Amino acid sequence: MWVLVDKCGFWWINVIFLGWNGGFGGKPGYFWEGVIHGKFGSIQVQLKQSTCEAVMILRSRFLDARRKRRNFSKQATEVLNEYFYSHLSNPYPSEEAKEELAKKGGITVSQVSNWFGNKRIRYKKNMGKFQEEANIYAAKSAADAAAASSPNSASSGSFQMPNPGDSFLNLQSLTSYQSPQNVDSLHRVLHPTGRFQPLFSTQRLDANGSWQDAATPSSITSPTGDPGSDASN
DNA sequence: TCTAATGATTGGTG
DNA sequence: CACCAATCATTAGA
Repeated sequence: MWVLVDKCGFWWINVIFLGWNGGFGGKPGYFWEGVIHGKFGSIQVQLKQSTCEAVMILRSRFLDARRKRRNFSKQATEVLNEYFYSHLSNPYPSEEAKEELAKKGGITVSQVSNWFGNKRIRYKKNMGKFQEEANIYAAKSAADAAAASSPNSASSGSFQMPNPGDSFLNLQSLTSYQSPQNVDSLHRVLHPTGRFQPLFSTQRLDANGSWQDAATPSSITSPTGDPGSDASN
């Protein structure tokens, strides 16, 4: 008798054909062993292989989480977006920040990482599409900050780019720029790190290269235009 | 039912 | 190992 464990985790136990002495007149079973082995050996192997294959397929199917994707809760996306847009110049949450976000949103840390990975890519790829969202969350966090500190500081109400020379393209696609409150959001474009985050132009963070634009200026000149055409699917 | 949005996975890079 | 880019598979909205 032998036992082996294959890659499916199955225990293939073979006790059937070995050392069977009973039955036919008390003769040793060697003869029948040979016959049966010869007849069914290959079938046995085939069966085993196909079964194993099926198991592997099923396993991969059920273990593939993409097949049971759930959208995050409102709360989760809210929290994540808030962080993302209030750290637009450097949207790379630390491990602790990730844990914090995960806790607040009721998701796992790796889900937070996934989300930020996706968000960075997709934001960079098509900033125009996210302007409205950006304004909303930037305004929100700006309002929060204002409420937290001094209510009547800042917020002149005038629309001015922090560094006009730097922003070589600022959106004719102002479609989403509707309300005065949103002006507050513009105050956030100057990040404490001193790195310029043009809310309405392409990324120009050169310095250390990780969060800089991929989109060429021409690609976002048209409000509805979708240069890359998303290309997925 | 088609399509856009979106969370997760994969493969490649440094 | 974290990140990016592409892609997959599902969900939600038209």
